[in-house]
Amino acid sequence: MARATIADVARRAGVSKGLVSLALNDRPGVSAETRTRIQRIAEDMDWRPNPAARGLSAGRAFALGLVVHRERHTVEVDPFFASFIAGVEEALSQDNRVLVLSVVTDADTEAETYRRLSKDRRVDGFLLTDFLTDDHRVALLRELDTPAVILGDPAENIPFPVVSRDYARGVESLLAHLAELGHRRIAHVTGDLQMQHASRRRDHFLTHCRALGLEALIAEADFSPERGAQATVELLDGDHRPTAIVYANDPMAIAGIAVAHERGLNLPADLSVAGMDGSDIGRYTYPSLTTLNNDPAGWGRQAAAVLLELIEQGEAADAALPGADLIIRGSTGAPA
Amino acid sequence: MARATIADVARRAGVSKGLVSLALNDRPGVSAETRTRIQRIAEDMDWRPNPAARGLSAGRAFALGLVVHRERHTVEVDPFFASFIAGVEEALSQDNRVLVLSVVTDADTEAETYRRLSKDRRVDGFLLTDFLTDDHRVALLRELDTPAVILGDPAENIPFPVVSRDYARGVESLLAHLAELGHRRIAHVTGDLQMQHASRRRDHFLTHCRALGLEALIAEADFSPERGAQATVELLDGDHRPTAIVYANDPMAIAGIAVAHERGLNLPADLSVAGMDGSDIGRYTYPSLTTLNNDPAGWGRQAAAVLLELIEQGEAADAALPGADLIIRGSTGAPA
DNA sequence: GACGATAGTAGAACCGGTTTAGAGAGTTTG
DNA sequence: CAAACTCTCTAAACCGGTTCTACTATCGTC
Repeated sequence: MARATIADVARRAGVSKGLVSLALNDRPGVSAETRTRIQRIAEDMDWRPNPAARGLSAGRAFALGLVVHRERHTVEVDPFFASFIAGVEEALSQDNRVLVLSVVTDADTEAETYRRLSKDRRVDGFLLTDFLTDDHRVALLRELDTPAVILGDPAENIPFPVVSRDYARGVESLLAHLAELGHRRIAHVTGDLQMQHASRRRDHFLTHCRALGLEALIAEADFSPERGAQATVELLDGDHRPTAIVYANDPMAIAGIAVAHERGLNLPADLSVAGMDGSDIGRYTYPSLTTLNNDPAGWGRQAAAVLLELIEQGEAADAALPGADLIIRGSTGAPA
Repeated sequence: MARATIADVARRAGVSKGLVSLALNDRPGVSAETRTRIQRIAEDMDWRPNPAARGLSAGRAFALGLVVHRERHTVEVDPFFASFIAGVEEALSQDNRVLVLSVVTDADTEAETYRRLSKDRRVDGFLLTDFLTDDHRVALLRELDTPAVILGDPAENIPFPVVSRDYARGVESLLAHLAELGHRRIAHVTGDLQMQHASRRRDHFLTHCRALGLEALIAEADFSPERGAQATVELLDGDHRPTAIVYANDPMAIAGIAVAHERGLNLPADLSVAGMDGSDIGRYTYPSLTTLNNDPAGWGRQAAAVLLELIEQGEAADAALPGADLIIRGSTGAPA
């Protein structure tokens, strides 16, 4: 049951450990004949390198790290991560690597976790989600001299590769769709504006409202359904009540729909609503939720691929995912 | 920047590596004086054991594994895992251990992942969620001779410790609540009945309906909002339309609410609805969702603690979490 | 004062890989 | 034909811990 070691393979092949290592890692210095013989024997014995041994020798962990920072009450509501991780997995498992996941609920623990995982060599690099406009993790990871890849679209010049998706076009089609339906005053409920994708989405919203000649309202929230609901109340109570609300993510949109229902509004006639996450649960709300598609698994695959390249090659180019486009469902319609 | 090794500490203390190891692991054979001196020096040098080295020597990984199996289209909608993992984290980080997470979308990959993580010694044990009534993972992990802890309440005798939560009482209070409101015919939309907690919840439902003299209907689904919606349609179209529907989880309940709204039903007057997950998003639906509290973080903390004990001590007792109790919100009321 | 017991410590082996120096055989070169 | 060079391979060191064996000093005992 115990796995065969490289010494077992060497013994069986009648050669030294070192030669087996060279043969199995496709390194020069082994005759073609011996190499295939060793490879055949290794396969036959179901040999697989022990990651701890290899890691000790190479100073690598063969693992990627993902540290998710969520406030305690916000932890559960994010539909992004499961699919994202499934995507990461696809890029990882073929290479016998592994994902180390940590969920932390405060900033100190977050920094401590990055430190620990990096210094203990538990991971070779990090996937940085929820990137902040001025993200302290950049300095931290430079100090730790640890590779990372950023998910988002940072304004500044960042010393790590970036994986991004264009939302400008998606937001534009969403607003064009609303304008075409006859909406003239549209609100946006933002995510946590410290987060770079939240402020980007707000900027896209404002830019394209202006371009389309729409009146734009902004209500600040933080991606949580609680704040989303609260922002919705404010908008519906305000003097300039919008006929449509675009939420920075789907959970807030769902909470917004609930607020509207509570007031007896008829959706979408009295109020159109849209999200920006493309989440599956949005198919099953009432009305079903117009949103942008986001393909979290695609994010995961691509981010992991870039990070692996950075770790292996020492450098990696930025990558752009296909732009998010519009998913029209039942929650948007002509205003009454 | 490079971390101090045990040899550095030994040199600085003027003793041998071995003695440092004994001193820092609180093992006998070191004089009290020398021990504190070494400990002080180690702390001073910010020494921390290298997990790869320790793992290689001890044959352990100092990591726990969690393999989540979800169909591709169901991946995202589970509010359980993020909080669960946050709970696991609490039990782990103090001990400098780590969680290795894998999300897989088919059964073959699932088995392969357990094999790989175990044989490569990437983890020391597994947390088994979504336990099936006749779960193939039990045999697999016995074959691999790998510790595991089961989340659920299996009927059979299982060679692994079990962490369970009592839902019987919660289901009973939920049904009593509905009965008191005047409901007489109540339906249950089940989860995937292969899963042990799904069949348990159905059994509790049937038992307590009988005890309370309620007419019980069962509609089979699989925890996905899609099937939850479909089951709701069937129930509402059926000859014996219930006045209340209890869903095996919250996402299905949310989808059920949407179906009811779509038909112009007034909730809760025309139909009462309840979930069983205690999810936060249920606060922000319309109407807000009556449900059972589930405390996923508590599950995580406890399961990790039991698994660590099993790994350390070679055995661990079952653990029972506090029973789930009723959270009454707006989606249940007296039938019209 | 010789003896054994015991505490405290050094040193080496080991875990399972990778890497490097160098040995031996065969081939080219001046 | 000897020197230089290639090619293939072995042996040993190394990564950073843990653990086992054996040695030395100290102590108590008769």
